[in-house]
Amino acid sequence: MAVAKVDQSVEVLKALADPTRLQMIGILKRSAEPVCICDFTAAFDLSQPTLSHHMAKLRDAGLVDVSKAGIWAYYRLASRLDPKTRALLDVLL
Amino acid sequence: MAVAKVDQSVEVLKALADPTRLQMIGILKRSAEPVCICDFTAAFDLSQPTLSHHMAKLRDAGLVDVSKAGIWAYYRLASRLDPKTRALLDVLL
DNA sequence: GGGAGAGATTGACGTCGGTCGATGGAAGCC
DNA sequence: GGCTTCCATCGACCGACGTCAATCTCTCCC
Repeated sequence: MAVAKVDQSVEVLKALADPTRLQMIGILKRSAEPVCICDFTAAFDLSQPTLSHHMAKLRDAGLVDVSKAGIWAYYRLASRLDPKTRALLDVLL
Repeated sequence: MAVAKVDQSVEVLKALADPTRLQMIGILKRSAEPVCICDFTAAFDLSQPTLSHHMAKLRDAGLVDVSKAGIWAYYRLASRLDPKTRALLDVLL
């Protein structure tokens, strides 16, 4: 396998290899509606900066899309997911 | 999803979220024959203790089996893999 | 027994990652 | 303008991780 492929997979795997982030992705995958950060602060016993940090990691890995509406930031599973990544999420969640 | 399920998935994901380990698993998955550590030291530009350390991580995650024959330690993909984990590897590699 | 080779373990070092408090912006409301 | 709310960013702390050199264990062979 090419090194570039490995690095790309590793980036996604690292993004998912955290309990908080894996559950976040699970919530987003099951939710038909976009979810705002405030919903996560209610669901997890973590500070708002920490959750924002985790969401940024998921965003950097290309796993989630964000849309801002007024005060709120709505997150949802990325619409243009690599087929491999989508298959990965289907297996995991 | 139950927390235990999440933790179990995270353990496997963390084991795979490293370029060296992901390539190691790839080699083992493609190889019909068991592979000894000495083969990996030839394939990777890393020290023997480092590769042994990575293999231990894969072993702790239940991804590989080891059988010792004389001086050599032969590794192969675990025979009793959780279906979910096997599906994960099929997607990744 | 003694030497040699394969692999695991230990100890150390530098870096990365998760967490928090504090701060900084942007949008809405009075 | 001034205040409040939601979210992102910054700075710092601390534990976890990847790596190596050195050492240890075990096996084989002379």
